[in-house]
Amino acid sequence: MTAQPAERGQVSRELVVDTALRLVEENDISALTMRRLAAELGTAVTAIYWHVGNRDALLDLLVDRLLDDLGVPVKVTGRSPRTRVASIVRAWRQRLWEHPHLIGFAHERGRTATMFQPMQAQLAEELAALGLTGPKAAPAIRALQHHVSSSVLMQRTAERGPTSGATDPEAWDAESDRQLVDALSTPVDHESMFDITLDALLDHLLP
Amino acid sequence: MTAQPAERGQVSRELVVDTALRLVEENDISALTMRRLAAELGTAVTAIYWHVGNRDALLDLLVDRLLDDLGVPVKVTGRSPRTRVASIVRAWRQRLWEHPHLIGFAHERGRTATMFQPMQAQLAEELAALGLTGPKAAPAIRALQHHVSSSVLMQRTAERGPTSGATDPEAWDAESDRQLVDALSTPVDHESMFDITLDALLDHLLP
DNA sequence: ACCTGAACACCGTTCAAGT
DNA sequence: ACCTGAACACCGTTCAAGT
Repeated sequence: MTAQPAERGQVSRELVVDTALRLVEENDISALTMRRLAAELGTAVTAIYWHVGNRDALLDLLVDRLLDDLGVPVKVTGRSPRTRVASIVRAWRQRLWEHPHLIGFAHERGRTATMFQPMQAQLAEELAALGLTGPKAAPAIRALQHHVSSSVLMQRTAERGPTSGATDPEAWDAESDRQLVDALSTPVDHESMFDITLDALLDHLLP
Repeated sequence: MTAQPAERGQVSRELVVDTALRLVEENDISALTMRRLAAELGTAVTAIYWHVGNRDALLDLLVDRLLDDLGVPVKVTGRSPRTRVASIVRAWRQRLWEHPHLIGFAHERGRTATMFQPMQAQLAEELAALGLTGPKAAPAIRALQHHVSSSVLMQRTAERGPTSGATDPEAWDAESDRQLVDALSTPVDHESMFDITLDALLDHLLP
């Protein structure tokens, strides 16, 4: 936030993390090189090493920072427990989608559990209202969490690539169901894909 | 297959791809550097550039090779259409899991559709047996494909990290459901996670 | 047609040296 | 306590030059 392009002299661990975060969010994780970071800070590369250790340690600090910002519970809407559960799941997907680097990041650094703990707690509360408690609630919570994180991860991986995931009609032989092939040639809508599976899960998991 | 540690003189595009594939499968995508590859081939780095263009083009060739090996339909088991559909989905998950690099690879290179076309065709056949054809079959096929690829991608990302994704009991406050927290502290079983959502999807999508 | 060596512009990291 | 410069061992890529 307080980071200017170059402000000689006043380096600190905080400022290093600030600037690193800015580099990652403005570009990509690949933009976070020790040398670019140093340039941004207006210091020698080696100054960064003094403050944070090395690149790996810096990534850990980055995840910590991101998790701090994300630890807040999400607003729950709806009257019936089912719509409330759905709103929690959708809101978390939304939130993670706004920080698209975080999810792969957290996974690789073993911080997934930390990241999802607030969501788990919110889901636990709503499931309890449905009479789903103790060991019986765990698979439901995990399946929903798995759905959120896998779908964000997928969509993110998909969008880094060039095309939409639509099938190529040429690859199908002549006897195939033409209308189906046409439908599959349409670009994938990740949003509705998410909703289909969410509905299926809610039907299957809620009493 | 025919690649020895160093065989001077006989470089070819085929051999480059063979060796690159071996490097990736034995180690990691990060092991595939032009210089290591050259060392493995016993040539100068620049010889590779003559044969394949550059690293990016080499990755495309690698995906092509992997997709060739994977284009074969999978064996379908079971009598009822539902168990047959389930067997197709499980077999594809299994197959992709055996080539854990492929899925992220294919996504980034925009080859997801090519990769999944054989699975889509197999699913289309079984769904037709259930009376699900044309545009109505497309969302079902896509949801199942999404489930396969996102779950492989997730499990892969998770396993590159250190921990199991289990929650930390410390993060929960005292009033929380103790039995639930205990259950969530247990390591995640990706296999059964996959099955839960698969069941939910089949219930929801099949007539 | 096929391959080499030198060069360029990048990486992360260490370490002795400065203030 | 904090920062620098030089150095090392890596990257991908280009290009003129060799056979």
